[in-house]
Amino acid sequence: MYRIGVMAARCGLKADTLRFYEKSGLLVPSSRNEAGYRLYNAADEAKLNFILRAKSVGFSLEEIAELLSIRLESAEHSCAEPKLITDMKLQQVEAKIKELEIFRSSLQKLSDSCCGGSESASHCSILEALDASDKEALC
Amino acid sequence: MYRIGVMAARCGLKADTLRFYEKSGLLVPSSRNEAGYRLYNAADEAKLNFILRAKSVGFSLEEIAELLSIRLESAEHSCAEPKLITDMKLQQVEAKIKELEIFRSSLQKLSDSCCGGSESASHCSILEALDASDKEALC
DNA sequence: CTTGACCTTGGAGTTAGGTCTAAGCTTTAG
DNA sequence: CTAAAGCTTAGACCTAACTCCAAGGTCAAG
Ligand SMILES: [Zn+2]
Ligand SMILES: [Zn+2]
Ligand SMILES: [Zn+2]
Ligand SMILES: [Zn+2]
Repeated sequence: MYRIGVMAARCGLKADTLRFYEKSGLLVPSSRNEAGYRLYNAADEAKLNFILRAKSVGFSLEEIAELLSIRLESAEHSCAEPKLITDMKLQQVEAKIKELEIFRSSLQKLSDSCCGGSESASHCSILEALDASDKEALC
Repeated sequence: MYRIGVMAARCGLKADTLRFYEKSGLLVPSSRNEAGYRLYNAADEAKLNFILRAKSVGFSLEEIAELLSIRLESAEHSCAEPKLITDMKLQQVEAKIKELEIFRSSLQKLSDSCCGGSESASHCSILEALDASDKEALC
């Protein structure tokens, strides 16, 4: 049974973060001592590791809460549910990547067009491209 | 000279957004009428289009403010400045893409491993992978 | 016994980019 | 003339995931 500071240190988090996870319904420590201190056991630590692994693949805390509730009563849920959550997240991530790839290619084009020298920016092609009424230039 | 609603409609924004841009120092309309109504002229609209183009390549409002201040007094700035801002943004975007690509491949692996069927989730390989003390499984 | 580290709570603050509300003018259409 | 639409302001609210603070209780070491 670890107190919050030890538990946090073991997992590389701050105590505040564990309190925040508790308030969010993600991880309620299994017990308290007489003084009201939170006490975390091995199962709590396993659950926290689940949370951290889920975070590391990009799930939001809300999605993790869903996954945890499925895990808790897995017999009453089907395989389709975690898969759906995963596939929806995958789609979001892919959409975001596509958006950022467009940013990247536009930025690369802007950067390439600019000499980057020390002379006046009054002819800078980055500023000109952003000013252009001709929208072709950016995409 | 357009009032705020017309200006917003012309650019596909809400009036609130224009007020927000003004409060942020991005776009202060060139005049007001006797009643205190904001009046935007063609130069204001050009500036707003600069802002929108800069947004469309991924610049934050803060970065756009910098670019605008360079644009305003371009003679006193060098080409190196817009290029530096652009290259820093490019690096941020590339870092974010890399992070999301790791998410994507992990999520794809999770999704592929799960049957997605209607039977019980108690053997679901997504939940198992997130539970695994073996960290290899996720990356 | 006291000092300092650790814990409790509720609640506020952070970032970014808006979005909305309320109370009260102004303008415009019928 | 009147009603509706549009404008003004200050300031609150939104998301996400924390992060920090204050005031006070607990606990271990010296
Ligand atoms: Zn140049
Ligand atoms: Zn340049
Ligand atoms: Zn299955
Ligand atoms: Zn499954």
